[in-house]
Amino acid sequence: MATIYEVAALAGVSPATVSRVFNGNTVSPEKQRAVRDAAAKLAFTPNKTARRLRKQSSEVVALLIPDIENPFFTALARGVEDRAQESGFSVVLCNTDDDPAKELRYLQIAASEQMAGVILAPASDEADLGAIASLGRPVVAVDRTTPYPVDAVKVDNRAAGIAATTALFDAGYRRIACIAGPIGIEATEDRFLGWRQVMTARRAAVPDGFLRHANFRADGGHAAMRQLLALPEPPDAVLTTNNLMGVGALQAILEAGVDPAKFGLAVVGELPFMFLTPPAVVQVRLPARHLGTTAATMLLERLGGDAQPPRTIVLRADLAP
Amino acid sequence: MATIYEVAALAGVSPATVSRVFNGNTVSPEKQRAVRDAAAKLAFTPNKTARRLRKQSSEVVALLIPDIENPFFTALARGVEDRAQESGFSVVLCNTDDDPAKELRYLQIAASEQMAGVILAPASDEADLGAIASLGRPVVAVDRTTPYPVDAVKVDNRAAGIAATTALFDAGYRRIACIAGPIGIEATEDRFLGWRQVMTARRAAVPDGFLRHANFRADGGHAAMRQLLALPEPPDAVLTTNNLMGVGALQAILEAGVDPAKFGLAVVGELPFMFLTPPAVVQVRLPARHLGTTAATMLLERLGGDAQPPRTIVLRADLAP
DNA sequence: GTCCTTGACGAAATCGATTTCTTGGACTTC
DNA sequence: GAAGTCCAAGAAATCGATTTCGTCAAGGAC
Repeated sequence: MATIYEVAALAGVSPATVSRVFNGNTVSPEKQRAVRDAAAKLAFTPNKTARRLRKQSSEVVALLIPDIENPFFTALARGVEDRAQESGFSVVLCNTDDDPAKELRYLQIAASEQMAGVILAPASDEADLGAIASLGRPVVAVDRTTPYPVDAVKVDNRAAGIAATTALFDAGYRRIACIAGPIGIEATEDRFLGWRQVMTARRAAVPDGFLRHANFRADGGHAAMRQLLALPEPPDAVLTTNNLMGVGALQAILEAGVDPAKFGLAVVGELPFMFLTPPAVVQVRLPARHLGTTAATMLLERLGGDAQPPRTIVLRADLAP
Repeated sequence: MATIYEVAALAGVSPATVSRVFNGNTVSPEKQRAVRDAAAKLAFTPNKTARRLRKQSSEVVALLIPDIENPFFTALARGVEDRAQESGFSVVLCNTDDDPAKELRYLQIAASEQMAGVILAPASDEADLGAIASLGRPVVAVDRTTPYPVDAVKVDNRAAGIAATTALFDAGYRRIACIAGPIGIEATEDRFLGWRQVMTARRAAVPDGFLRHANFRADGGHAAMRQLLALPEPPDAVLTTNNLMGVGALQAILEAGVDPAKFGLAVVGELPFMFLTPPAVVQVRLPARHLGTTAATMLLERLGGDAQPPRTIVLRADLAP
């Protein structure tokens, strides 16, 4: 790897001039050419680490997501990546596993690696943004929010919960259970509140045990669904507050030999890769990729110097046709 | 962010001593304590960028995969990440989109960012490892191989193709088509060769048009399947050489109104999240996560100083029960 | 012709760690 | 007790870029 000094020597100029050529400063055309020729001859690539140390910033943004195996988050990641790429930023993807400790570790790495900014789908609502915030690096929360005053992009989760539950009602189901995510994650709580709101408004009974909290993965949904089906008076429909729990619930329904065409299932999110879906499944499509592009756009605006007070953008989720 | 100099001043020692404390060198117990106390008081975190510039290396490895939305690659990524994490390395995930230009760009970034090493699922068999190789950084190819003399981890793709095709034969199908990936990607070519080998060995006819090359995604599989079904004498079964093309093919089969229980489908890979699978679907499970952990282990060995000649590890793929 | 502005560009400082070199004291060894 | 060994720890060099500062020459104003 050639350095700026070798290029300077070959081109017969000072290192400062070489730097200026690559950073768009005023350099005479002849020297400019000499430098570019020398750089090409030596296959010079600027050392990003040195540049980062000096500039105290880089052109890399960190994206922290809770589960890289969840298609919702990979779609979101695509959105972030596409948008960042357009502006010459690279994205490094970090998998927090919904573990606040891992999350904190990655946040510290982002700080000590001089990353330009962070897009974060918080693993808990107490994500510690102290390190990043004190450096003045912009942070955008996505899908979930944090108590810190930072930009956020989310979906109207309560409306999504309401739409899904209402669709089950309209399809004739009355005994509707809910499999919600872990307590303390706002996104899923709002969806569950939407369910409760509809149940109350329609004066539907909510027997003991009809509300289950599970982890966000398929196995959580599976276990919760089995418990629901084992109740003395089981529900005739269920709402899951995310996609993977819906996958697990459907699996449990099929295993139990319940006719999936008769049992109502509503999912906030999409059952991934699922086109064999029984017609009775209601899905509320979340604009995953759009969440990503929007978050990236906000972050890039901040990096461009935008200093207005933190904004929260709320996107609508629509009932799948 | 406190620096090593501030810590040194507060502790009453030289910066060198602070560095030594954090790098396990010989420092007397008293100074050691003084430094640690000072560091704690200032919430000191070493600046990774400075350290990286000086050491010409970091504790970050790059993982380049062609499609972050493919569950096969996310499972692989999990494997890499888990293994790397154990050894204190971070993983940055880069999505090449099967685009050699993007791949090259990320390889250059990996080089100029002083990353410790690269795990690469090449987008084409001409991945240009020049920049990385000349720096002496270790590279491990995973899932696919490259012409460069680097470590590699792959599956026995031909055996997988043979197993899948044989299973279709054993189920009574005879007119078996193949939807293969893009030309020039070794992994999928070997699988297709396995298919051809079985067809030849069993003296089965391979009419014109029974071999299709498609892109690696669901839409590719979908389009290819439609063409197959539109043939004057369509096949009675099909093999797809990766998972997502299988998804697309199944979708096309269902849309065409063909009874999926009668039409044979074999997939090298797993149909993701699919447990409504018609019983006739044959899947050859690929050890995605294991590929990742193995590749990471090899890379870490190299980083640990292992200098034996490049190895290739071949993992078996098994017919799903 | 003199003074002032402007612009190109080199010298040197800077970012924050690691590492080499050096020094001075404690400890062995004969 | 002199000579040799060892070790903790400070001073200073180093990694490779960016950026400030200063110089010098060309061009413009009067």
